[in-house]
Amino acid sequence: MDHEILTTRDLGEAIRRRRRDLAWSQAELAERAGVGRPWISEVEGGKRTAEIGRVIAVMEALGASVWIRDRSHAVDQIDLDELFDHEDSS
Amino acid sequence: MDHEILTTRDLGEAIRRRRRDLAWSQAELAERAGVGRPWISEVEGGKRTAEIGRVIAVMEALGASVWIRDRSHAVDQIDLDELFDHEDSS
DNA sequence: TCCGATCGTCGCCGAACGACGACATCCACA
DNA sequence: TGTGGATGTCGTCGTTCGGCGACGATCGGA
Repeated sequence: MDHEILTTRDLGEAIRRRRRDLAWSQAELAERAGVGRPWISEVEGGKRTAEIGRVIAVMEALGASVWIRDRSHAVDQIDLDELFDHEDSS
Repeated sequence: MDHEILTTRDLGEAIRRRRRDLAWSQAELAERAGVGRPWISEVEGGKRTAEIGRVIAVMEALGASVWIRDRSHAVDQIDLDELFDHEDSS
């Protein structure tokens, strides 16, 4: 399944979900990813200052991966003027 | 387009590619994302200790988003014992 | 050829990271 | 009801982040 990450809270939830799917404890994930157990707890809670390298290591340990996707895939194939004309909400 | 991120170097390349597509300087991206300009330079170079919150802010500024995707969807349908028996490296 | 923008990198600094060990709480299960 | 695992959180400690200002190298256009 795919999960979009817009906040670190989303990231934490995705990690926790995946970890629970694998029926791993935080301690088990921490050991496999080479990080501290309390750190896993904080990241699952949405810690914003967690280092990206460790986060990627955790995803690797979980058998998941990170993807970067452009928002607005076909932006150059559609009529931008029309888009902006009809734009009406945040 | 989608880009898989397996290392921080992949992440840096994705950010740089996206930034250049938008024809932005590092300084412009830094200001939009609320981070320091040298920091952008380091992240594009693959800095592993960059804070995840700032990275997400940069993706947001670039109009891209981060996705988490399971690798091996059918992990519970294969023989885990065989997997571990043949485990031998790193 | 020269000037300006861009970029990689440095030193300084206050602030905060993350490992570790520990503690209290919560929950499933005997 | 009690016991052990799992989890959230704390304090300490050594390390390092990231902002800021600045410098030199590189590249493109006047």
